[in-house]
Amino acid sequence: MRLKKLEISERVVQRLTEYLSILKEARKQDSEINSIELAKIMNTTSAQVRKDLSTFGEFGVRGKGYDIDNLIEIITRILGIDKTNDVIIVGHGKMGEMLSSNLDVLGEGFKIIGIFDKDNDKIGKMAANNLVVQDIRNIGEFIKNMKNDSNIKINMAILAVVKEQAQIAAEGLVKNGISAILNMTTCKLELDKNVKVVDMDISAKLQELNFWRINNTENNIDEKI
Amino acid sequence: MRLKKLEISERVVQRLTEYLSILKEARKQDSEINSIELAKIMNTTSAQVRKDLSTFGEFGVRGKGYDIDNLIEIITRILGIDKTNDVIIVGHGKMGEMLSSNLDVLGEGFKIIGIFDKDNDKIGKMAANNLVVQDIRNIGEFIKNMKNDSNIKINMAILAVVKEQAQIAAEGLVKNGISAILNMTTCKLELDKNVKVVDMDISAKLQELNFWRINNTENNIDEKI
DNA sequence: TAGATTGTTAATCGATTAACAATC
DNA sequence: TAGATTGTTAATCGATTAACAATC
Repeated sequence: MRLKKLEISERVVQRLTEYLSILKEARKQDSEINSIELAKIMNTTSAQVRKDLSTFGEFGVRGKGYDIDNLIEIITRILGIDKTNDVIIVGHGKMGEMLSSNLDVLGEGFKIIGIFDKDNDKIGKMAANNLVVQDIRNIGEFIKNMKNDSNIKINMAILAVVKEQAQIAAEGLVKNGISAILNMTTCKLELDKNVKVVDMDISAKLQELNFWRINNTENNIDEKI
Repeated sequence: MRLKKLEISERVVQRLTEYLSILKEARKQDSEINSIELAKIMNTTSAQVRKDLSTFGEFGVRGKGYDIDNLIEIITRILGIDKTNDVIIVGHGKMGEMLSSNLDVLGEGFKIIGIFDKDNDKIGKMAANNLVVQDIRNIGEFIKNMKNDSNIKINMAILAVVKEQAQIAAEGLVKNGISAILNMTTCKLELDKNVKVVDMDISAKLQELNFWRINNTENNIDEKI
């Protein structure tokens, strides 16, 4: 696979995950797809589909379209989920529990290798995946041992603590070498710029939805005093 | 409050939810904030902050800035969460259970008034919030009764079924008058255009994060064969 | 009044799309 | 070869930002 050196926008990466999901669905029916069909499902233009994909290389066949299996493989590789990526979950409340026990929710390509909490009532308890909830205070040691014993370098975490603890917990993670955080809390994390944070704020999304629900008369907010 | 008639972009609404979250945090320290401070926390420019807010009216005081409490109240109203908005949850697996039992996760302004599943093992069971899991097949009746008995018009749902059921379940909801769906599944829903869907795909977000984690050397993917 | 910060206009930047030569 | 669809360029559109008059 040939990858171009290029500035890649967040938008393109977001759509890449959508293409992957659509292609996995489409593969049940067909073995090929073209940019027009893909665009229709994506609610966009075929030009955008082709441009997005061409960011990463030439994957199509002129006159025919794209081989679905091939495209799935390529996008899978671009997103780095052709291998298994190790993740730790921090916080074992309702959210952390759901994430660790619902196998489907993280999707393929990710493996939970540690679950942490600061609550003594939870530490030591058996969680899903044959994992025991560990003391968050031992996270540095855990990461170090993983590196030494198995040569596994952990740098990705899912943050699922209560929002009051989010900032301080995140800082602790960063101190211990975590550089990628999926933030499931409502807290806006303020961390070093080279730490990549992706926010997953359910309440914010619900607020968005509610805005559009209220202002759904196509076009939209009336002038009112 | 004066609301301007205007095309509002999804981006602006997204940021509105962020401003709200930041302002709620800031209110603990201060009673006023200006666009420069707000921009710094948001990682953007003061111009964007002022432009975003001015989409909805004139809320600042020249020479001073914005009153935090006032701005919170205004954004709260714009997002429609100054009142309580009724939501139903469809699917009472790990995800649905988490959503209905974790009070914080939906945030203020939303109330779960019904929980549904199609699984006979789950129907009739007591869930959180003193709600009993109802048969999804009775959802039409439930919505009709709510309308007749309490004049509550339900049109917002959180879809938390397994992805194989997502499309068919969503269609059922729409048939019964739901026009706003927070989609917690990985499935890309294909519904009538006037149904507003907001996707909340954890695995997709994790894929995104993983991409940036892998390609985090500031600038970024190398040319390679 | 002087200093500060808003709201808004105009300039810039980046993302989307139309169009088409390349090519299967 | 004729028909189709890609990959890419150039045009368009929309979003961000700089700059500044308005005004507290």
